[in-house]
Amino acid sequence: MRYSHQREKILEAVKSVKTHPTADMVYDSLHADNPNLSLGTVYRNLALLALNGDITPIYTGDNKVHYDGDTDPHCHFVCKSCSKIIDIFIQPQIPTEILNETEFQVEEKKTIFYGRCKSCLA
Amino acid sequence: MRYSHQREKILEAVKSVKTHPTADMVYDSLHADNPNLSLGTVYRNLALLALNGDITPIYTGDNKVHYDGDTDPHCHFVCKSCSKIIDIFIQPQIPTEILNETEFQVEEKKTIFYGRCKSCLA
DNA sequence: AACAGTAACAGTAATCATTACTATTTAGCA
DNA sequence: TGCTAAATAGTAATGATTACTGTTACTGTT
Repeated sequence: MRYSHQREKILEAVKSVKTHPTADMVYDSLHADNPNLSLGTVYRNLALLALNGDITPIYTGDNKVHYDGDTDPHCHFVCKSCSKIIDIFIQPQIPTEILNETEFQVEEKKTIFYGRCKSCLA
Repeated sequence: MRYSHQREKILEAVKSVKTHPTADMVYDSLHADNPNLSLGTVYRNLALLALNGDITPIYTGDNKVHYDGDTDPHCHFVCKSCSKIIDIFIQPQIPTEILNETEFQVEEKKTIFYGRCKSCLA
């Protein structure tokens, strides 16, 4: 993978926030300083960076792919009211029943909790 | 929610299979016997049935919403090769650290394992 | 059993996220 | 400095889902 200025900026944009942005949000955050950045470039690079393990895609069900710059294994909480995504730093251990199962070879695990966040409950 | 023939058929179509179909797949499976069933009706009713707790949506990252007719709490395995979704009947217990956390009120949990299934490894 | 009111439907158009295409630019190496 | 392929910008196309509109059909009431 060859270096590109755009890719570096896109990676940094995801890594520097805790908001789990979508392609559109990354584009918006970079567009002011990089007026001729293309949305397609953002999509392509987010997919590449995810494939490369530099960022992690999150599928919450809101019909948009969010990305997490923190690649340490952890879970997420999604507020059903405000749609905020919050990191939950617990070790997502794969139960031994699954690992010993011969039906499949597990490589990855994604866990999402859904509910209401503190500010939405208040 | 008022009775409708279409909704009954749609619910049955999801409940009667273990394949976790999408709206499109449900539409295809019913269209032969119900030639004037509308795709919009399928989408609307799947969303309603999910809201009502009769079926469960699954977000695997393939950009389509799949539905599970089995509402018992369980996890899913997604094969990265053939995209098959397989039920994994383990109890998805919410760790006490999360439940005791005052930051959010957890109502639901979704866990997906990703990897390779037996037939794709062979 | 006919009536009224309204939820649900069929069919189609519109939306929105994402991907594909093409001509141009640029990283990186000889 | 020049070459080549990878990457980009800009735009068009795709595909899943939602919205709209006129019509149909549940269901409670006479």
